[in-house]
Amino acid sequence: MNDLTNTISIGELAKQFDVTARAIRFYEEQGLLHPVREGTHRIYYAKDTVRLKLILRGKRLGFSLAEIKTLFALYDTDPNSTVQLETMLELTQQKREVLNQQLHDIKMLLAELDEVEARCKEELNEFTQQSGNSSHA
Amino acid sequence: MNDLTNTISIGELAKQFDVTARAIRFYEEQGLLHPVREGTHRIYYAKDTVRLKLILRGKRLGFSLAEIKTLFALYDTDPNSTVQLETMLELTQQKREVLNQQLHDIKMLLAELDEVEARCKEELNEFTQQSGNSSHA
DNA sequence: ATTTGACTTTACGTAAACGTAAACCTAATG
DNA sequence: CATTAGGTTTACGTTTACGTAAAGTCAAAT
Repeated sequence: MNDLTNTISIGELAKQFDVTARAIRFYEEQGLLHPVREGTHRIYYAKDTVRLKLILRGKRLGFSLAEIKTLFALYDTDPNSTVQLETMLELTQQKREVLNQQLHDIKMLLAELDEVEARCKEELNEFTQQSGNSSHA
Repeated sequence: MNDLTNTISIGELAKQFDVTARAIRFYEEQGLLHPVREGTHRIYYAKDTVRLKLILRGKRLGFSLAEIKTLFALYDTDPNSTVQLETMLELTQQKREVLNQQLHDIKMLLAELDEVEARCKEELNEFTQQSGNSSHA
């Protein structure tokens, strides 16, 4: 309707990120999104879509919505006191450790997948060499 | 008691990996572990601890226990039919994509943490340069 | 003999992250 | 004007991954 603005509705946002509108409302309920109201309807700006992108990224990494919220607090904090700043640095350090652990885990899993794949391909080679038998249960 | 064997009890296993015995029993209930029984008690061999390590690693990566179970199926499948092997290869490929997505996510997050940290340190420098004011809210 | 400690099963409780249904409003469209 | 498409709130349901009693078994130590 108001096509001159760069705002979108909840349905459009949902479609853009392949999540349900329910999920988006839930994120708002948990304090992760703060859309403006146009009458009764929610309208979303570019900054909101950035937020949603960050939420989904966090989720893919196994963070809870609560954790994601504290990560947002990191971003949003108006850095006025040195105490806050130092707290922030501690938090970033903690997150860094978690992420590095995940990096390690991923590398291990990828290595294991390599092994499985290699095993599979060997077996398949034996099959195709010995018999022209193609695959049917 | 039987200290000549390399088996351990559920309590020892729990302590080793810093999880509860309840969790371990639950993993068994879900078909992820298959300890031998000595009378009524569960006893765990080295292969079981390897399994548990894999379970926890999977969990850290945000996989559900059900997904971990199918990953185990990958390992355990007796590779007799080419169909099974090809299915396995497809699954490893899927997992690979997920893991690569996570790798990307982690790198993005780490980069964002870098920014936050840099911002913090700048602010802290301003404080310490301009005033001897140490930190109190 | 009894207490202690570690184990067992059964079963109900819980937090997180939504799904789903009900019942409503409201703007655009045939 | 009635319908359809999208939005709203409220509220209860669901799945996952365990937590937390309750009540019993069994071996070892006091």
